Amino acid sequence: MARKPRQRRAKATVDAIVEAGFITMAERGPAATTTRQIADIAGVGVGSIYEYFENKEEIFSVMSDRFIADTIAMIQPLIPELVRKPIKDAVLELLARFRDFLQAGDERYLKCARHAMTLGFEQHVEPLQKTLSELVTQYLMHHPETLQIRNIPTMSYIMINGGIYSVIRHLCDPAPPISFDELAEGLANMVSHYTERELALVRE
Amino acid sequence: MARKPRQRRAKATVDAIVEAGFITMAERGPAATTTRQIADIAGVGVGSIYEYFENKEEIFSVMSDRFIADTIAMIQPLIPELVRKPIKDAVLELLARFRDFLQAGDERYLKCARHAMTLGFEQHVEPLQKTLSELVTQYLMHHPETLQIRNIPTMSYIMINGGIYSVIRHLCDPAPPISFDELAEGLANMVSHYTERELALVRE
Amino acid sequence: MARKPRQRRAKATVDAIVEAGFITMAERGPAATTTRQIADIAGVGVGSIYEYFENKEEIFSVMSDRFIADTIAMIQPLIPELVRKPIKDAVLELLARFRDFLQAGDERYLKCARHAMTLGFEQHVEPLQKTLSELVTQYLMHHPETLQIRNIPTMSYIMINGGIYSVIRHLCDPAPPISFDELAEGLANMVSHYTERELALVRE
Amino acid sequence: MARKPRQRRAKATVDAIVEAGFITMAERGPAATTTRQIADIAGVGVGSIYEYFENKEEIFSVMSDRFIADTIAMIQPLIPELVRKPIKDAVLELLARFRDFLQAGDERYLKCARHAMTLGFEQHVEPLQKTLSELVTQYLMHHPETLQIRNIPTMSYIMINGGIYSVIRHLCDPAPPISFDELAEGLANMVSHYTERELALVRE
DNA sequence: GATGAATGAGCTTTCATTCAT
DNA sequence: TATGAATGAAAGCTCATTCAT
Repeated sequence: MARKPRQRRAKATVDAIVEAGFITMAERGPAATTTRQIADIAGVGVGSIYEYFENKEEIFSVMSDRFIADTIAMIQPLIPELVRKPIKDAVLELLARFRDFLQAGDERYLKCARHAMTLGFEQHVEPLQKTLSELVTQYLMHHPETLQIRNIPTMSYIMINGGIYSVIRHLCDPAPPISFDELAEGLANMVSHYTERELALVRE
Repeated sequence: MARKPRQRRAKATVDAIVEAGFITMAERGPAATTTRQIADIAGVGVGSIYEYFENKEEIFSVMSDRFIADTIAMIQPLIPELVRKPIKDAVLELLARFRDFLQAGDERYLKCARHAMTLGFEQHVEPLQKTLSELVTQYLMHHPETLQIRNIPTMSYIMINGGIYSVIRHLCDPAPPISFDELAEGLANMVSHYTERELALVRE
Repeated sequence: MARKPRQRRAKATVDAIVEAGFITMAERGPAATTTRQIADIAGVGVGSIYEYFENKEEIFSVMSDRFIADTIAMIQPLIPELVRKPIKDAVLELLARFRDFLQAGDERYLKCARHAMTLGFEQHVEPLQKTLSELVTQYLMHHPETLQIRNIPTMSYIMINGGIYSVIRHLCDPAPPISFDELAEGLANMVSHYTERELALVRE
Repeated sequence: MARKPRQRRAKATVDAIVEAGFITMAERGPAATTTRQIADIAGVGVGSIYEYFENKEEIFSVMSDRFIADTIAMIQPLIPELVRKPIKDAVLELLARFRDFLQAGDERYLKCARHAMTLGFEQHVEPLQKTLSELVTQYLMHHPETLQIRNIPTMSYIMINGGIYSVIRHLCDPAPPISFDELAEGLANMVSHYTERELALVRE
């Protein structure tokens, strides 16, 4: 039944619904994110949701897509700048942007990220992985000496997943044992120390 | 109306319910973990659940407690052995044990861990944090030179959270881009490289 | 989530639910007056109840309000006529009307009145008290000599409460020891005798 | 299954259960009067209830019987004294005793009386009616002139039912518009005025 | 006889989804 | 196309009653 919106008005309605999905999720949590709530906040009738979405699930699916797309849109333009920085600065910059991104709009995306795994979010994450791979690749190409580092895919995997989760975990923690700056500094050091040590080992 | 079990039979019922909670959670996910499902799998009537648990929430709470307790029971006896190993070996050993632990019993704990954040699991994690802190502390005391590393709390935070999540993420991924051994090796290298580099810096 | 009915159809549904509440209460008593029963008799889905009522309690509340409102609507127009009659005739007339009112529609209101106390019905009775007070007041003003009676508030209280209950008790009794006419005559005599005696005492 | 208790110990258990029924009903209301509550307060196991009572219903039935029996036991010994008093004093005395009776023991009986109709209490009330009839009869025989009053059964019916209900209603009302003494005085006056007026009429 | 663990029918309530308007 | 009233399956939970111990 769900039809792809072809008209401008329809597109606006879809946007309003997805937007409302984010707002409800952020403000009241996933339990209160009912179709009624979404429709109310979107300012449309419940029935209209089903004009554009097969079911509630699909709204979350589109939200996940949008989350990923927005994350990519946030990172993509930073790449040229990041790849020119020293590794530690690049990581610090990226983490700061990521934090701002998660906290923007009433922590909308942070709240969503918490429930990401439950919401089957992983199925949407691939494009982001690709963008981050591109970032790593470009970085390596701008810093040819780093190409000697062994196991780059593995280390990327660890950095990306460990880093993302540590940040989310930290931002969600009402009483974190360390500050965000310490966390960021730590992660940046981790990366740069590892890189330096690795290069030193290779050089020997 | 929840009362403490006084008879042997009662204790068995409580265990069956918690056990059924894990099974249901692992097999069908948290959405399908209804009181009815739990009762059916436990082989008891729905009413029996409420003889021993105030409400459904409390089942999850007890499950979380048990998960944490089991994790601690797994780690605690390893400590004497781990603290005597070189850092890299210690990390590798710990990760291997952690993987086995998560995958035991039809991946019960792995499946639960995926939904940990959704289930408000964080409120139960403190004892585990303490155990891991103890592990770190004892390790440091057995390797006095490592005490010179700066920002140990921060690095512990990163290692523990980033490490745990990377492993869970990896084990959940049906088609991971790297093998578990590569992941473990990478994490171990990350820790040991960081340590070495840090000590080198301090020595300078 | 209870919302005010905006469409004509909605108003009909609300009415059907309240109507079904009365029917169920009258036919099966308060214990069997479940949301399911009400929905079935109203010919609507259970869910519809909660479109218009916050909870089951509120149905009883609205039923009480309607009962009181209907009683008032029955009494109010009688007042001009009643106040012009001799006291005994006035009481007889009122009692006859009250009986007819209670027995109308399959004794709906009589059956409900039986359970009035259990249902916390007292909280809704004030408007009726006011109407009856008005009746008494107007009666007194049309018969100035009666103003000399002492303790009018007390006697009103006794007459109203004792009278209402005696009638309900009588109508509920499958084998009453006296006829309704005897009861009515007795109550009317009670009032008129008391009045006469009181006036006689005052005159002395 | 329910067997009549033959032994002293069994009789004590039955008593404890009925007693607990009154306590629970008075303290927590009929909704909280579950078999569990009753058993807990009685200090017996839930199972024991079913040794002596067919079902929950029967407990209420026995409670009603006991309520009536106690009421009779309260009234019966007063009869010789009451029948010797002037009518007004007799009524005042009876009402005072009735109030004390209802309010004794944490208002146990008053609370029960409120729910009497719901609990099908009427089926147990006959012995009390008989006692009250006896009181009336004896009173009439001690005051032969009153035998000339017409419609004595009707007036008894009104006095008894109207009186009982007015008192219960008044004692239940958290903010009654008149004091209990005013109510009692009013009822007593009602009776005596009526009697006097009736006798005057007959004499004419 | 006494117990209380176990039961499960049945309660109130929610909410994704449908469909007449 | 847009609406929101209506739906009913299914949730969490209660409690009178049973029965093995």
